[in-house]
Amino acid sequence: MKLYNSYSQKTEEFVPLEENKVKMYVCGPTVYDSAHLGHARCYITWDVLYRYLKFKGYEVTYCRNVTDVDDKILSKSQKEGKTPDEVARFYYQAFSKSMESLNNLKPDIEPFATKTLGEMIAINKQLIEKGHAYAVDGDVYFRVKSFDKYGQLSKQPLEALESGARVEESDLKENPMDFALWKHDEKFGYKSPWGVGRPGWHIECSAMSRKYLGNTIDIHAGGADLIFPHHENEIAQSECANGQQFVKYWMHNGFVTINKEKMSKSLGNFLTIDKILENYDANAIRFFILTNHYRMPVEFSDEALTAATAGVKRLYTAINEARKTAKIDENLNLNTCEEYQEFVEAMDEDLNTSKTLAVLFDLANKTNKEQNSRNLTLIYKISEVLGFNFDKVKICEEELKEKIDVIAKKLSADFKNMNEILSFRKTARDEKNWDLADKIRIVFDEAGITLKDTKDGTTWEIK
RNA sequence: GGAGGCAUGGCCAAGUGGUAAGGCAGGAGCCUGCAAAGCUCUUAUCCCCAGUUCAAAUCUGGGUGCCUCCUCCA
Repeated sequence: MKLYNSYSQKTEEFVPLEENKVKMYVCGPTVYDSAHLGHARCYITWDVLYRYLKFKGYEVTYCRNVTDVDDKILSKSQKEGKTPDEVARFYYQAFSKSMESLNNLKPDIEPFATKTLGEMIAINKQLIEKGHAYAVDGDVYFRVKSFDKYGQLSKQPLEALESGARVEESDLKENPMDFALWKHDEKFGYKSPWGVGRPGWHIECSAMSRKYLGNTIDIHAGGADLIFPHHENEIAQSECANGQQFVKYWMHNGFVTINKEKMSKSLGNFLTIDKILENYDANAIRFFILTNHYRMPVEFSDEALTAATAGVKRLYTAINEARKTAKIDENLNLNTCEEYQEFVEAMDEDLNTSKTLAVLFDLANKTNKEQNSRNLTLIYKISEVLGFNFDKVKICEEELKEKIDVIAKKLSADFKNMNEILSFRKTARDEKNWDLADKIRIVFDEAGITLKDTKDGTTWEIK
């Protein structure tokens, strides 16, 4: 399997540190606001990687942190008159719910920054001892000049960074490029050898990664906007503290754009996941994300989501229809199937999900032509590895009852259930009363249910 | 100013040397009482210019346009 490594800027053969085991760390959210489509893209992408690695038989440990100590959480808490902890907890729950709605698997470990303070302090101490960091007036800064590999991930020449110097000016720093590992904060801080304070943003990932996965890990992933300074700084901290390589494969996903611009909080041009889920289903969002290669930008539009919805529906229909006559065969040897091989080949090429969708459509076509167990199993299993959820969406009883009531009312009749209406319509059709049959179908349509007349009778489905 | 990336049919998008996957939308046909779904068929020479090569969307050079990072950001 080949993966693109941002560090080397090359697509490399993936060889885990320990045979058959993968340690992956993904930069998680700062929980101060609702997650938006950009987050959806990021976490869907890495969810697919996680699923695929597991599917390939690796024993994967997926760690995704939660940043629950941060300036934005503090300002939000002050604005809302809540404690920072309340704010963090609220948005963490909202985030988890969004992830679940998107059908993202839960990471194996989801550590909180505030629960890893001891480890952060330990790293700071090590860095100070080794001369890579210094404490001033309750702050601790990383001495960038002490790490000669600094800038290698982001390919930023040091001089360029220095002259760019949009970094915060501070009299306390030896060099404007130095970044905070610990910040003095009497009000919201935690105890430390340097006084009461809060951790810098970057140190938490170094700490959590080391604590839960070890000094060197296989994969570290996140949005491309984290390359600098976040990941660059993580490398500096971790490698200086541990004296060994921090990450073997750095992976970064591209942005979601809207009107060709990056969707982001600061630009205010974002759509929250929950908002989008009001109009489109989770499979459609995933499909939309997976049509593009994960490193490319993906432009949001209603047209794109609508197209994705149509594509998903085609796959769903094929599976759903096939399930009526065929069964999923857990014992099918996937390796002997050429479609499966195509799928693996595509995924092995740095997660070419776009190609895997073509495999799915090919299978949908085959399944529609021949609804056998083999075709059904293949399309279902591959969909599952990509994280689609094509299990029959069960409409709840009450909802269906409501719809039936609406339909009955419109038809001025007293139908109790679906069968009564359908047999009523069947009678109309048998009598070739097409006007009535069509009218009933229109009423169903208005209620959000599609009626399909097939050779074997009429079927219905929620739109 | 420095660093990185992108440009493929109406829209989205694969494809890194041998003559363009797939989806959506559109068109034609089959099926159907009509629809829906499905099936079949159907629309490109790859931003521009120059070069390398028997052969380039794919390599090189030069343009043009767009995006991202260098500040919090997935």
